[in-house]
Amino acid sequence: MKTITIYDIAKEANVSVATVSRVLNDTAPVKASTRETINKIIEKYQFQPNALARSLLKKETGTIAMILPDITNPFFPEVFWGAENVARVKGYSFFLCNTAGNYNRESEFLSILREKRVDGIIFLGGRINLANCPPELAQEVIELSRHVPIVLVNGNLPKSGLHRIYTDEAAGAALATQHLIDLGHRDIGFIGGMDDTATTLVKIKAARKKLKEHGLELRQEWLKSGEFSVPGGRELMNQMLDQKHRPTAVLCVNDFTAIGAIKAAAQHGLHIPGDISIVGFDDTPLATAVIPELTTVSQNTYELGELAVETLHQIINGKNPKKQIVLQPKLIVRSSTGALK
Amino acid sequence: MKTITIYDIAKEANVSVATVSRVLNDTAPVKASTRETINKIIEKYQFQPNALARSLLKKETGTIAMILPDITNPFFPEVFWGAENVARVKGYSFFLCNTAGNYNRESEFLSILREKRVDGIIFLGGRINLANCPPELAQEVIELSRHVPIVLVNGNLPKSGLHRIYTDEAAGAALATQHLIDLGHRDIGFIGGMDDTATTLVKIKAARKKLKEHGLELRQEWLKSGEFSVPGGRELMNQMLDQKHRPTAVLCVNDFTAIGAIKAAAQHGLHIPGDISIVGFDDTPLATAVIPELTTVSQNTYELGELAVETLHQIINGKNPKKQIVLQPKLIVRSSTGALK
DNA sequence: TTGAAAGCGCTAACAG
DNA sequence: CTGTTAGCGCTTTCAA
Repeated sequence: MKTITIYDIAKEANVSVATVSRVLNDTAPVKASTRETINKIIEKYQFQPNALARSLLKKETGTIAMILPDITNPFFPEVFWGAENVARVKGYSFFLCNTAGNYNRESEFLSILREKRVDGIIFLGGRINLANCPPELAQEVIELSRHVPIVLVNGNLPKSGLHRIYTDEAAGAALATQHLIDLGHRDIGFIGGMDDTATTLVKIKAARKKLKEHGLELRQEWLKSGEFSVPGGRELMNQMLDQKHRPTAVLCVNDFTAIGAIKAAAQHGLHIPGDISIVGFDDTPLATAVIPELTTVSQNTYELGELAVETLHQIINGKNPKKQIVLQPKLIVRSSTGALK
Repeated sequence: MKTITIYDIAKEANVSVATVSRVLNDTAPVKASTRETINKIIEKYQFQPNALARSLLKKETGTIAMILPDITNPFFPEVFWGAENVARVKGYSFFLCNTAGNYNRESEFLSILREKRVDGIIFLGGRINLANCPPELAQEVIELSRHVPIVLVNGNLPKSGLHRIYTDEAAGAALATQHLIDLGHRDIGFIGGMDDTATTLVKIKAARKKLKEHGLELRQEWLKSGEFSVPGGRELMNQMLDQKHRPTAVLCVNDFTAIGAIKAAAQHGLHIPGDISIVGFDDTPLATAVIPELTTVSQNTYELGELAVETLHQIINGKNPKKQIVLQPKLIVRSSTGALK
């Protein structure tokens, strides 16, 4: 089936392609009658202009990409959702690139996206969340950012000068810690997260600081890092509970691990929050799906996505948006935490 | 910053663009020495060919799109994940189009995707899941499928002749029903799902049939349809439990509603599965995140995505893949169901 | 092994 | 108000 072009339309309407282009884009006055005939023919053939040709010329594709580590972690769909909603009204479509936290794959995507001439890139997780990102990996992103606008969400690349949107995770962890202290807890542990990721380290540091303010400490044997997943959380919590001395409350790196922790505690015959309090992080939809519902820290996930696109859009249009936007998290108290008995 | 092209490379290497193109694509023999100089220059400028220009010529973009109703429902990321994994090795990138179940938005996306000349489209939810899809909506998809390959996942468009990959949901519902009957339940209810969607109706019908085989019936007052969400499930379960006569077991249209149902039951002081058994559908990651873990029906979600891309890829390459692939669901027994006391 | 040249489908001066 | 024409950056005959 021959795909029809602007030339076919022009010929049938006895006009030049320029005129057809004009009615297509409403970019210059066209006599009403000719416009009408043209439109009729367009309609008749259900003609749709080839966006590739247009993009080639205009040097813009109306496409942006989101690179993220794991679309099955409910945190990310939420960000995507926020981003897509504002992108759509601005006329962008979305490439979604799922990296599985694999740096090679990130590199591949970066390269493909450049070839495909996306108008901008939103980068989450992976290398930008490393406490110490290897220079080559960082350089690759910085290099690319000279060709296509990039904004980093909840991450950073030292000295890159890239635009960033992020949650103040330290503040969030402090909030959660304070909450537990207020409930009377003095023996507080921390679970989950790989110990080379910024998101983990920042939280631990903030918790430690807050504890110190109250003359408490984060004991080494109550600090368990590992994965970000439900099984990971369960595993770590099991380790925690198999010790002679147990904490009375546990901070978790995210909701996934918190849920794992809840399950492990339940298996140990512990009642939550009667015997042990548990706090999550992110306030994903999971938080209200468990029983007991999770006390957790909300990241304004949706807004993170919105702001990322907003910022990207401004850069694309030559504006100069703020280099950094930091969102303040909120503590959401539900039923997984309670006063120390 | 001037973006550099194949011409710049050619000039600097004192060759024609054709030669550069040849080394770029390894499409014809090039003298080793010239190849080397060219590669060196490419390297030097970090040159990457413009995919738009290539696509315009070759009439293929290496891009496929997934249209789905709700990326925050964990069922869909799982499908996406499966699809993307096989797409990536075949050299495709992915547009993700989130429609929020809005038919207008579906139409918009359809139109945009055609303009952008995607190589194929995977369609989930929305209009293809309607028990009675309005002809205009169906026609639009059928029309488009003459220009770009489309495969429908877990849905259908009557008389469209489109390729389909789907789970045998009726079989799944029968499995779940049989399971409850085997546990001794005779008073079985059904919760959730809009009553104009095929996915809901098919399950209800299958449950009813299975019950009938055992001389049982699905009582009208134990059949509650509404939404697919957690709050929806909770609301419907509340209605269910506020009645004088309660069922001893409840089938849910998906995991979301099942979780809502569990929460409602817990609020009513009911123990699960001691007082009431609950079965979900889809086996999303949520199923193992709740306590008690959900007995549910697995859809092989990941495989659904893989097969969709596989099929699309074949169509794109002029092969003739099977028109329909149906996957058999599996019952996953966990802790939310138990024998009737 | 290489180059010249003709497009792919569209937009945007420029000229009328 | 409308047409001519020169590209956008690449691939691919066809000749050499």
